[in-house]
Amino acid sequence: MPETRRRSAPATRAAILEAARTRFGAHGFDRVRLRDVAADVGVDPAMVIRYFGTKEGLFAAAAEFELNLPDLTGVTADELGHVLMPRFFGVWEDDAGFLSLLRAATTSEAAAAKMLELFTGQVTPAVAAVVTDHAPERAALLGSQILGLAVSRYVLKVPPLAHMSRAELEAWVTPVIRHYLTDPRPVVSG
Amino acid sequence: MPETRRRSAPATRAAILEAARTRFGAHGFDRVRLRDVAADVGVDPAMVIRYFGTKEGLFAAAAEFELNLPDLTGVTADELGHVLMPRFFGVWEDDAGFLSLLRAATTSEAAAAKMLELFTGQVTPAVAAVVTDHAPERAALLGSQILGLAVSRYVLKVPPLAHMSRAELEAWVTPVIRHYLTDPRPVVSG
DNA sequence: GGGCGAAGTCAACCGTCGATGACTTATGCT
DNA sequence: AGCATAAGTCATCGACGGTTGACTTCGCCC
Repeated sequence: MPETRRRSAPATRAAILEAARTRFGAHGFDRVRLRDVAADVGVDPAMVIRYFGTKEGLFAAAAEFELNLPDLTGVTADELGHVLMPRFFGVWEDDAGFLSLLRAATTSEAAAAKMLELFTGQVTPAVAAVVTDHAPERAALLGSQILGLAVSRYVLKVPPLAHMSRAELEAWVTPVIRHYLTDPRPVVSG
Repeated sequence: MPETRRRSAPATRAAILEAARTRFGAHGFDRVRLRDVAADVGVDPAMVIRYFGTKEGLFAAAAEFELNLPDLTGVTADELGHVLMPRFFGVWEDDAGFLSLLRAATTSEAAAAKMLELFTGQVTPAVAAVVTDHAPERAALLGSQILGLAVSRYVLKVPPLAHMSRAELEAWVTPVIRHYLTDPRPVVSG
């Protein structure tokens, strides 16, 4: 009698999801094999299909998450960086789902659309709380800097950024956040 | 007698490369089939292998290119944005090779390494011409903003950024470039 | 104008991988 | 105990796609 203790369905489902998040986060959608995810959990590949239907279904479940941006109401211009940056680090370092989505978004229309939803559904509303005009533009510009940092630090691992302390990165980026969120819209000639 | 005019080898090779750049730029490495590239050129898939050996070989050839950053020597802090941003637009809008590389870099170690080379081999040296200290950090931070803009505008197509005029984008980003390149390194507590 | 080498085609192989469906085993209930 | 059901396995299918090698056709040069 081999020691094959049998789990509950929700437990297995959760374990598969967890393994999928990690794999997708590390290698993107196309490079991940269902067989690998199943092996991580110690389960037959058929189980993955059983619980998530298709590989796309698994990915969709793995890429589901919340940014949980802090409420910016009443935050002063100078505090913005210190309020936002810790959340930035948390999102990218603790939740592999976000990395998965970023990796997939460069290749898949569906993932790109999901990423867009984050902008319009979560970033823009959060930004709107401290901003008086052009919230979508400001949110998009801020988002572009954040996304660029994530790509550079967590995907490409550009040495100076990958090794930089959180505090130093925050210090460099804070003025940029303030600029995008609080400076008046620049005058464009022409 | 069918109209099957036969090209020279270099011409065919070049046509394949061109088609590959476009496909890779649009869909990334994994989603592109050699058969599609060959079909674009009106040629048998075997030709692609004949000229480039493997799919990786084709990609490597397609992702080869130069940033051709302008010489920043003597450029004043306020002019930096106006000197750099046109080059930014040129690189991303005219050369599909760069988009290919970006798309692939989120998924492939080899492509990521190639992207890193661009930072150390081309961005950092260019930046070093106008900077007095911490050139690698400054180059990486600047690069992160540029990369983020490219991802947002050309890959995700975040609406406000995708539609924004070059002039307006330049106006928004110029202060950020100046900050990263010319502001003193911020003081980090702790 | 005949033959040689380059340009190009064709068919097929072979590994990979997502998906399927029938089968087996454990668990919980009465 | 015994059975119904959920949990899990197993073998396999079928499509896809990179790669190969043998074959065919064009263009050129003597």
